[in-house]
Amino acid sequence: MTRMSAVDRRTALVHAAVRVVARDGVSAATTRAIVAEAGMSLASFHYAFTSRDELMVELINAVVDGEESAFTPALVSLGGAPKTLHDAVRAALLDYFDGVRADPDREKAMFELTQWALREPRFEGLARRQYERYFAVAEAAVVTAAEMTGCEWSRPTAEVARMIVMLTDGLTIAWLVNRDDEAASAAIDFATSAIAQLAIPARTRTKSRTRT
Amino acid sequence: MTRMSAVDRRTALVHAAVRVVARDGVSAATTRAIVAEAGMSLASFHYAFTSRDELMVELINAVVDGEESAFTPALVSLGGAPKTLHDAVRAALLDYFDGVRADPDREKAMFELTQWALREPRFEGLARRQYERYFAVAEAAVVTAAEMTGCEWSRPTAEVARMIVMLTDGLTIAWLVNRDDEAASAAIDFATSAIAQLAIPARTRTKSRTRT
DNA sequence: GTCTATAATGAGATAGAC
DNA sequence: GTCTATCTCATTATAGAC
Repeated sequence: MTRMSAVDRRTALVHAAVRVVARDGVSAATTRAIVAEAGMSLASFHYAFTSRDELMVELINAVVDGEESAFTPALVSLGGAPKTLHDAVRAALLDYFDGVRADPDREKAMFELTQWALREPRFEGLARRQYERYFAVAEAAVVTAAEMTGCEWSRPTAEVARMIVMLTDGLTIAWLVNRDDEAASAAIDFATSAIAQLAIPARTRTKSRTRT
Repeated sequence: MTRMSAVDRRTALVHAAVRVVARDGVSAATTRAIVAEAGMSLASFHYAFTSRDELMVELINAVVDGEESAFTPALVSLGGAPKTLHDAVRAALLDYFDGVRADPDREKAMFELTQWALREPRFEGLARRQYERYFAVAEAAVVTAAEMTGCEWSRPTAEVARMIVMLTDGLTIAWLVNRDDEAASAAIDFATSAIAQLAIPARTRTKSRTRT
C-alpha cells in the first residue's frame, strides 16, 4: 500500500531487526519476525534485500556505527573538576555498567552478534570491525581521561583501551549470567585500580616539572 | 541393529552433540546433525531423549562437569620452585591461554552455550551453574598459588577467582575475534600484574614474622 | 512497487512395522 | 529396541497477479 523508497525500506527493516535481535536473540531474528516487527510483508523483505545474510551484514554495521562512546559522558559530567585519573576511570566504568544494567538485552545481543559473525568465515571481518570500534571508543575515553586529569599513560593508549574492553567484556558477561551487583561492584573497583596503575600519576609530573 | 542401553545411547548422543557444537556451533547442532555424528537414526534420538532441549541440558552439564582446572597444571609443573606469586599467576594464565589457542572452537562453543542458556529463562540456571564452576576452578587455582608461594590474598579468594574469570573471558573473546597474539600477550601481562596486586607479598610476611 | 500464494528445504517429533 | 516413513511446522526465497 504505502510506497517507500528501497533505501528507506532497508533502514526500516534494519531497525526492526535490531529490535528483534535485542529482544529475542539472533536465532529468533527470522525474516518473518523482522517483517512482522516492521509491519511489512515477507515479499517486501526480499524486494529490499536479496537475502537474510545481506541484512545481517547491514545490521551489524548499523549497531557498530551507532556505538556511541559509553564512557565519555561520565567524563564530561565530571566537568571542570577533573580530580584524579583513578576517579575518572571509575566514573567511566560505572557509567558503562549503568548502561549495561539499563539495557541488558542489548548487551546480550552484541555478544550474540559477535559470535554469529565469528561462526561464518565469510562474516569474520564484521566481528573484527565490531571490536575495532569498541577499541576506538575506549581509546577516545582513555585519551580524554588523561587530558582531563593531566596524567600520562605508561602504555600506548591503544593498549590501555584494549585492556578496558577486556575488563568490560568480562564484567558484562559475568553480570549477565548471575546478575550479582555486589560482585560487579567489586569487579569495577578492581578494574579501576588495574587501569589506573597504567598511568603516571599527575603529582609525579608536577614534582619534577622539567622533563627531558 | 546394535543394541545399546538407553543410558549408553544418551551419553553417546551427548558426546556427539558436544563435537557438533564445537565444530559447527549451537545453531547447527540439530537433532539430525547429532544423530549423523553419532551414527544413529533419528528415531533413536527420541528414544533416548524426549526432546532436543533435554539433550541440551545434559550437554551443558557434561561440558561443565568436564571442565577440568585449566590453571593448576601450570602451577603443578612449576614443581618445587614456587618463585613469586606473580610468576605463578603468569604461568597459570599462560597455560590457560595455551588451552584457548589449542582449541579455539571449544571456547567459542562455551560462550555460545552460555548465551543460548541465557536466552531461555528456563535454562538460565544452567548458565549460572556453568559460571559457578568456572569460579570454583579459578578459586582452587588461587588457593594453590598462594600456598605454593607462601603469600596471602588481600581479598577473599572467591573474589580473586571472579576477577580471574573476568579477565580470561575478556582475553578470550578479544583473541577469538582478532587472533592477535601480541595483544593477548600484553593482556596477560596486564592481568598478571593486576591479580598479583591483590596479594600480600611473601617478603612482607617474612619481615614481620609475628602477625596479630 | 507491493501484495498473495507457494515453492523448496529443513527442522523436531511421532507412528507403526519388525 | 530399532528402524523407515511420515507428520507438522517454520524457514528462506520466488513467482506472478495487480
